[in-house]
Amino acid sequence: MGSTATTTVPTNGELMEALAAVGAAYFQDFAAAASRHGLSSSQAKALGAVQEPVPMRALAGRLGCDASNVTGIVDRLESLGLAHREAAAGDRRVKIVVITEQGREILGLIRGEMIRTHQAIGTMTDEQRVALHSVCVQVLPVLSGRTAP
Amino acid sequence: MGSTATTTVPTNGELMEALAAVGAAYFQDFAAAASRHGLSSSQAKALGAVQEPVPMRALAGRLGCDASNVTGIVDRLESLGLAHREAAAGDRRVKIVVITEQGREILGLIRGEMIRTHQAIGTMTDEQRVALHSVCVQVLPVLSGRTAP
DNA sequence: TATTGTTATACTCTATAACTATA
DNA sequence: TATAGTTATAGAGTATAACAATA
Repeated sequence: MGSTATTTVPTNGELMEALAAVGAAYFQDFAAAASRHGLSSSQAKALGAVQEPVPMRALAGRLGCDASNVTGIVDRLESLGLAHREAAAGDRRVKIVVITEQGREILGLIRGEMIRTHQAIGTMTDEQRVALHSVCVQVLPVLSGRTAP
Repeated sequence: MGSTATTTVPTNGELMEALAAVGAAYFQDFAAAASRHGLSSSQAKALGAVQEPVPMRALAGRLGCDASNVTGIVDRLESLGLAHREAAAGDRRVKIVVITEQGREILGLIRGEMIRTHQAIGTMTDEQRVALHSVCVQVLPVLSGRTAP
């Protein structure tokens, strides 16, 4: 057979199941890499969310959790020397979370050590990479609730 | 030809970032749908993992957590009437978790109410669905550490 | 009055270690 | 001895409500 028509279009359910399995496996790889550096997945996620300085409140938004949680998470990041709080210029109520050099270093290590993810990407052809990336980019605004008006 | 060379192949980093964003958004959609039915994401994940009867120990494996946690999670599922424990035939040490009719119903509702995910899938062409599904299937064994020997 | 960050509280999830009852 | 499930414990994440400082 040539290239046509031997494939069937997956149902929504099949696609969701496949996405869920891949998402879960990706997350486990991430959590395992973070754990090797003594970080919980929430802490590592927060670290990745402060690559540029971010106010506490905005960080809560990025992490999709209540603002009260961020206090504790940043406390622990701060006690590990991976981030610190700075006063904001204009508004004295606001505190801005800034990643430290060490934090940036650890973040890079964690990402580099997601070995299963790297292996998985390694099995893809260039064509598959292009297709996957473009689907992700296309789908993300809808999936995250930022549908363009 | 028409289809060549105008696209650039994404780097591993770009692909990982895109995957992470999609995975996180998918998970939030899942957690939000579960929450609407009074379930935590762990509880909902467990519910999805017992569509067929599963021993406690095996459930821990599926959820990727320690066996001691499963006791509490199944306790709560059981108190909500969504699953129950049964004795195993051959081995009196083993308890098997079985989903109830109500549990199956709630699980179906949760999956149906992942509206952002359904919308996101709705934006895909048939070609994209086929490509995405096949990449997921291809990548999953590597990503989840079950590389064929 | 409204907002930012924090604290207090309560519940869930998590791993480790110790326990029980089976095998 | 080894395994399945539970319990005890402690730490972390989570949301809600109340609070201080600032806007």
